[in-house]
Amino acid sequence: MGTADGDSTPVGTRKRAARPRQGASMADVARLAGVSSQTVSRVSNGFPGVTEETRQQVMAAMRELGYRPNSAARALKRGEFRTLGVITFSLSTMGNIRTLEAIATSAAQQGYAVTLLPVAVPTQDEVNGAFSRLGELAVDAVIVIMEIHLLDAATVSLPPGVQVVVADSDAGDRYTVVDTDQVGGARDAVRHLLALGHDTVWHLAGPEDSFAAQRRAHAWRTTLTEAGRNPPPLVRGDWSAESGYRAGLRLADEQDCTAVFAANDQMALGLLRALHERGRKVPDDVSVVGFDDIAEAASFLPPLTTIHQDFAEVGRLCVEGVLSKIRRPEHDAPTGQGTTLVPTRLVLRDSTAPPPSHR
Amino acid sequence: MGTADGDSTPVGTRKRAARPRQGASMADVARLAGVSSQTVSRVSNGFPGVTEETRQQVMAAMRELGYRPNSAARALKRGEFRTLGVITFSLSTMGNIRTLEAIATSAAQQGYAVTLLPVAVPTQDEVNGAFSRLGELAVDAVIVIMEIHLLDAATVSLPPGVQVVVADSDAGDRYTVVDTDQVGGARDAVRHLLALGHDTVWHLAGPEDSFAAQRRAHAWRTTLTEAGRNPPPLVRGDWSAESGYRAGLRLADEQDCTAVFAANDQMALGLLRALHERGRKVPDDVSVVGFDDIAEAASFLPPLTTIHQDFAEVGRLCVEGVLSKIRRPEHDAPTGQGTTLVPTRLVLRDSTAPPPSHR
DNA sequence: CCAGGGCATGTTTACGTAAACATTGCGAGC
DNA sequence: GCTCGCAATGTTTACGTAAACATGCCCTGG
Repeated sequence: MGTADGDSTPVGTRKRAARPRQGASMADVARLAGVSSQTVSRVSNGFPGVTEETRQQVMAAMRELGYRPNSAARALKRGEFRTLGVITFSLSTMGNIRTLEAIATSAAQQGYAVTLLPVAVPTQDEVNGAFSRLGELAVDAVIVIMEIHLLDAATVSLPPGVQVVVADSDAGDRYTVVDTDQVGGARDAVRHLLALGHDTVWHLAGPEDSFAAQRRAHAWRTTLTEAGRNPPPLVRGDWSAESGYRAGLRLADEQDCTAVFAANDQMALGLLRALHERGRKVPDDVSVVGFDDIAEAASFLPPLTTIHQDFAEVGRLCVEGVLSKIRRPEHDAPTGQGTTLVPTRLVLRDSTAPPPSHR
Repeated sequence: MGTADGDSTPVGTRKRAARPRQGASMADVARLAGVSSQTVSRVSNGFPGVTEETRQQVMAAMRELGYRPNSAARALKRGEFRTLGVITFSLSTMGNIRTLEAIATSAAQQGYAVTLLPVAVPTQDEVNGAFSRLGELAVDAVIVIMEIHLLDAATVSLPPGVQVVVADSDAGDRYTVVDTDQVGGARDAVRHLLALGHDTVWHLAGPEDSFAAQRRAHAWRTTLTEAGRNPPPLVRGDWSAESGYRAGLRLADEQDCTAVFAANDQMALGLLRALHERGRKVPDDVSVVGFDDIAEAASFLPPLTTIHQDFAEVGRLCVEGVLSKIRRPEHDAPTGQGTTLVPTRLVLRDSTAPPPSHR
């Protein structure tokens, strides 16, 4: 070296022209402030051992250059991204959205960002794709909001060393799971209707391939049987209000149907419409209980009695769970397991009443 | 050096024990496959100039070690994160959610991940906080889904060099904005009701501090005036079904009110309930038009005529806009501006009919 | 009055990757 | 038969940060 003329400054500027990269680096700030880059680092991270005067100088230099730390370099050095990945299906269901929101909020409080991995179509291929993309993603851990059966075959491609918590699913034997207490909620709904004097309770279930729907339906059946009642035939919907409407048209013709437990509020909404159209009054002729307690449920016609889910708590626990996994290096050996249940709450409104025979 | 005994292998393992870092690095793969790390890099990125045989060996080594590329190092080297940041308020409104979903999907198609920056409370402080956190975030560009007035004072802390697209707002003079054609939608709603024969149209508006609400209200007033009608007093809600209900109780007492344009579907839902309770039939006595076309709107009592918003398109355009900004280095000089409007569509259902006087 | 102990700051190095440049080896053309 | 050229692979280096270690200085205590 030394043959060419330039030797001190041009190095930093030569190639920089080709790529007008976003910002100033620590070295730039250090140069302007007349300190070493390490001092800039200390200021940037709020470490002690820096004079107030020096700190001010560095801060001024940062402002002048519009310095923002390069998080790639930071992550590379620290070995963590401070980011959580969330894999979810299209955000079509209110529950997923509310859970996601709670996750994002909790994560932010812990200084973590949340990266979304949407899976457009819930096919096995898509899920696998998401998981392999995840492999290259800058995340420290993953929260999956997804029915477990779609997760199964994807397990293989789950990179080792990536901690996972699953929400809204079962399979607590293989993953750490956080979920609403589906069984308790369904039981409360059915018992409430029985306590009002109804002989039995019909069930408008969610789609067959949903474990949440399965568990609600199962708890409905069990609760009835335990109470010595005969479970009527199960009516199947697909979570949508439209499917609730179609089911409702059928239920309206069942003259001995005085109480319906709908597996979610949307289907309950459609059900209410169908019953109204067929002239069956709610709650005078038929009582209806929903599940979820979406914001609009209080404004249905009539306001819907429903099972409140605490999505915020589910989200919070997901974050807590996944972070504790990260922080304990090898505390829980394989993947960690166990299910944490979040309790539900029966919200009484105007869609339930004693059956006609009791008045 | 050379004084201590170990010199070749222990280097890689010594400190590693303290931090059981997640995975194997390129060097590890290279060692196992008996090639250089550069060759591993070539395989990893699908570059040419590698024998099929070598490629297979490397792939095998990758699988064996469970290698996943370190995206921090990759981002550091490449100078980009392939990630978009999305700043949004609590995901309470359906519109934001659907937009976010579309953004995530579009971004994924372009090979970009999406990082969520939730702002819990829409105060100026919180927004500023989000923007400064954003400064340290691993994102190449930002999409803001937010009312613009909250963005104003935050501008200062927006790091230079970070491209921004704003959805669901105005201020196309300062930012690149993608938004639903609020004016066109509101006009269509009002004109539809006038065409049915109503003398005038009442408006159940959204909160005062929402520009979307403002524009819908303004367009409502303008359309009425242009048609030579007298705009009735404006009724104010807050987007919630509950506020729609309260407003509806008041509107039900206005005997000359035969047509209402609600600024969103949730408020329309509450309105329907209030009108029903007061014995005013929809659409026979009062016609109602909503805005948004949420999934449940078709299941309201009666099914709601409403203005459909194409949130998917809004999201798609946001991603497209922000990516084109990134890719054109300094094509659009300052911040870029201009508003892209996404058209709406009137969806006819059963909540509108000619006024009683016409039958 | 000088040694020793902090404290403020500087220097070196490594994180994992990929661009740029360097080096092999082998086949074709003269 | 020898060289030129290209294809396959290896080596060096830099990206921006922060831990670990090194330095210099001032102040205190014997």
